[in-house]
Amino acid sequence: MYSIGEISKLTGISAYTLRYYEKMGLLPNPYRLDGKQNGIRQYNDQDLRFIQFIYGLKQTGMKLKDITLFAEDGCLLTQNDQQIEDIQEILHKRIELLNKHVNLLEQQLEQLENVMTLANEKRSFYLAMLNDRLPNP
Amino acid sequence: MYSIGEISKLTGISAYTLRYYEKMGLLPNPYRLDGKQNGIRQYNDQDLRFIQFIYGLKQTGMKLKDITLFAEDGCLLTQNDQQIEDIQEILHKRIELLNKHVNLLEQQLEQLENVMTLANEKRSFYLAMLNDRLPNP
DNA sequence: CCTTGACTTAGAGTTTACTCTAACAAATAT
DNA sequence: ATATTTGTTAGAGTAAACTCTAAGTCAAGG
Repeated sequence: MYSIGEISKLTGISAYTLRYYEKMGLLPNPYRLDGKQNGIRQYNDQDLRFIQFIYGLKQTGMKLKDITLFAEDGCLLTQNDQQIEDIQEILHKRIELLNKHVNLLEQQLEQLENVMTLANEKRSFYLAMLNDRLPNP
Repeated sequence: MYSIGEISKLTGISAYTLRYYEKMGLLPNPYRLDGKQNGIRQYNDQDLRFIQFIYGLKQTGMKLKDITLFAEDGCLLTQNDQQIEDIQEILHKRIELLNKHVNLLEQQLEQLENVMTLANEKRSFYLAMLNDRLPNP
């Protein structure tokens, strides 16, 4: 079990931001110490992995507002047909959003490689300039 | 030769932003029509490529302030030893910044692949949930 | 002729995502 | 015992990067 401070250290997200994410609906309400309403937040390893997943989406350009779609737990035991449909809709939306994001990631990968090539070319160019000037013939 | 509007369409950067980048020192002052001080900006293919290079750096997370290091043209014909040293220093800084940025890009690549894996796993998980519920046994 | 797009400076407004403070309570660590 | 960490709400402040408006000029195209 981790406190908010430990999660902060483990993820590199400040405690402010973790509470902010929670308030914004990116992260589900964590369990509290002794089950008290305002008890200290207790995170387990699953929570940690989830936070890291969410943070990865954020770091790769997903908007906070979109990320909220993943926060509510869709794993409730269903009672009636309406609830089943609601959950199916949420799952559909999540899958679609992930598809869209993966497409984006693929574009980013391409661009990243492109920029890397250009950056390396530029560097070679600057290095050549440096070498042309250094020997001072 | 391209006008600012054409460059805007070709790069996807608004004319506002192009002028803003120029003012901020990310982009060198372009040639003007008829050499007039306030003439219309004229960009050639080399300018276009440079703008795309700069934009690539920006898109991959380099700060605008850092990018300014590339704007001043280091290719002036030198007059004295002091100028040679200045240019060498600029070239050194550019190379260092590019090295640093390429390292960042490598990290980003890794993270991107990591997030892509996680996103695909999550998607499979959601798909499985969807399939478990659909047949309704 | 008149719309469209270009130019200027200066500055205001917007968006996103934090980031922190106040002001106070309660629990934990050294 | 005292310092640190955690908790709350509400709201203010910050930073980066745009984004646009004002208010006026200039030049080319249909």
